[in-house]
Amino acid sequence: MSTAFDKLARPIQKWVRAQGWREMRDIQARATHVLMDSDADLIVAASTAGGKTEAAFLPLLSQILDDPSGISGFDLLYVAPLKALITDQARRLDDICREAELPVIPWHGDVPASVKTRAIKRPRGVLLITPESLEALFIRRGLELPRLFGATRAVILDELHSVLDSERGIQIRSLLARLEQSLNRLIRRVGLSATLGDMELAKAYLRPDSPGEVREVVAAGGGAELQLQLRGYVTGDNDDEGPSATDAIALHLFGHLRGSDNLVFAGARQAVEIYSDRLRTLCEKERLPQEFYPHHASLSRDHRDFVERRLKDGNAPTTAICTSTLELGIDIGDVTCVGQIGAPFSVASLRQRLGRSGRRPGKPAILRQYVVEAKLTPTSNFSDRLRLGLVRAVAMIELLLEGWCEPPKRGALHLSTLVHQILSVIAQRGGIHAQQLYGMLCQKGPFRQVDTQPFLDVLRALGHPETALIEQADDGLLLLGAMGEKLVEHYSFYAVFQTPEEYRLISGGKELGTLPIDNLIAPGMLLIFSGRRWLVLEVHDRDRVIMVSPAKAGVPPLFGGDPGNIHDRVIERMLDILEDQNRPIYMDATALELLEEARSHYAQLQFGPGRIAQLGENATILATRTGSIRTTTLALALRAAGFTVQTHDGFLEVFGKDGTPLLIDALAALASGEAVNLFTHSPNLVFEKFHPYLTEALLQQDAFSARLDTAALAELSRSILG
DNA sequence: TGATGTCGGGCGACCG
Repeated sequence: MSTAFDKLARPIQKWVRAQGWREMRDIQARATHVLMDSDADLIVAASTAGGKTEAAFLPLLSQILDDPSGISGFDLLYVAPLKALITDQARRLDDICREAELPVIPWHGDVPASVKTRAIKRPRGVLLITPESLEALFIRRGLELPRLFGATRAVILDELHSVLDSERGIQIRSLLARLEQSLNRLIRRVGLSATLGDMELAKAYLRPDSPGEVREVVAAGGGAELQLQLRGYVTGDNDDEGPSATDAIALHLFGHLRGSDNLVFAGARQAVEIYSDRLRTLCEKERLPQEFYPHHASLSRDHRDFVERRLKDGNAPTTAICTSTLELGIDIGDVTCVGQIGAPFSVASLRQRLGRSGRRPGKPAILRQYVVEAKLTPTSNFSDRLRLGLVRAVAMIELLLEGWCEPPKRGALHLSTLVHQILSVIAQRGGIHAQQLYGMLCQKGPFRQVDTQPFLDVLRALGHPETALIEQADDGLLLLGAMGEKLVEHYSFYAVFQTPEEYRLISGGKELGTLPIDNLIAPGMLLIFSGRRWLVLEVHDRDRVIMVSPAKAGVPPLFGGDPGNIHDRVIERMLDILEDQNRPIYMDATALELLEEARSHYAQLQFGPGRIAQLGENATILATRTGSIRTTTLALALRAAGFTVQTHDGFLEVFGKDGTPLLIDALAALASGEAVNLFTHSPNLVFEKFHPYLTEALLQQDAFSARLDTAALAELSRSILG
């Protein structure tokens, strides 16, 4: 059998030799065999910097060189969710493609129009594009798609794991399905991904019609040794001497991370600001050069570029205190250690974060997990007593060590994104019949969960005279309505996700970043932002601008954010941890003490064979043993029955009122499958960009499909009753 | 209500 290297085209072999590689990496060799010997779709899963890009491109480019199509159009299409990733990859591919004399065209909002015009005139080579820019191509050049993509051999989807479950993932899949339909043929799909929670689901996402035929190349696991510590801290110790929990963590970070490159994930932007401020102050006090910098999405591009460059250069030691901004595949080089403050929200993201460290041979990956718990008082809530943050951190670490991570959820209707794609198709083609549209998006596209009836309901909602997004001509053709035209015309249409309104923060003519408008800001106020302290000078509401100047003190602003979902498996593990007696060796003394406290309080609750515990006179605790979706569903059902309910990780705290039935009776009714209206208290159902155009009934269906699980309600109630 | 975050963009007018 010939080796993978032998299979590559001459110019590509030449490039490989020029790299001085002794041999191709295992995943590259395996991907080469699959891609050169078959026309199967493929998923390549490996950690960041695992050589995935080359694994896909070396063989795909070889095929193009060995067998030029002679047809017009881009030879390869690469779709990535970040502009920075496209810029990075364009640079790497440029090098390979120079040898092959194929153009590489990065295409996103910051790419000059001249580059785009040239590429459109004579489309060939590799097109690297964001989903939004691809959407714009469909809308603005819908009729030219065959000319632009007639020659396209394959589409490479980078960071597949990050879009599997999301609005943007559905958008990408819809665009690809539409492209294939307009070309009247399939285009091979190659997904590049970090470790996946469920390969079979990922295959179904990549190629819904034949997931069984999608091949996979997965990097051998293991690799770096993992060094792990979980440190516990108690806050609210005002009477005691010594630093607060925040200061203590900042001190520990300062002492252990100084002098090397590190990432510290603080969970929320406000926390990033607080820790950056503390660490900056520590550097100043010790008269040491600054090496701790904040990094999150509200900070200016300039500042973020500066931090990323410092990390990548490796010249001066740099620690970024960050949110998930530094989680995805932008290349920032290897870091010594990854810090995580507070329990993460998913094992998948914890794994992705950890993958940033220990990439050099012989170097361990280091995770420093910090958890802050409240100081207990006689009136402390049971959730504080159960130390749910700490227990969640332990559960996540154990699941990480076992190699598990969350699979994507399936079955969501994605009605907001459906609205977007309906408008996009109509704009692309000028008009379309309802039946054809349904076939395109729901039968052949990604909206397969949407039946004819809800689809017609969506069309009706969009065609309602007050909405006027679409209208129907006499011959039945669907056209854009007045509002629809306006919406699609503006560049804000291309993204499928919602963006909040923000102020721009300016100091001395330089933009520091943005603040959500729901912060109440007035002149004279003090702010912490970008890790520094500011005095608010002027607020211009109309232009959404805040002018500031440096100050000596400040408070961190509020940033928004929607809570995400914790997976069932994580909650199950949390309960197991509360019920067993293991003392993980990676926990420090305080963390172990907190864990013992949690266990003894859990034992005191005396859950019986069922999972009900009485707390005081009228509060009842239910252990749901399920994640956010099912726990929230049960909470809504009990609220509908008149109870006051607070939700926690895997627990509900239920209070009866005059006139409410016995909780046991209410649970028994649910267990018997009795119907319940979860929306009696009309909770907010508008979460996504195009939700405001839908009816209440459609919004409820969308919520049922993605955020709630009514089917599990009866079984969950039964198991709680025991 | 107990709680995060991230991501994207076309065109034409104007100026040198």
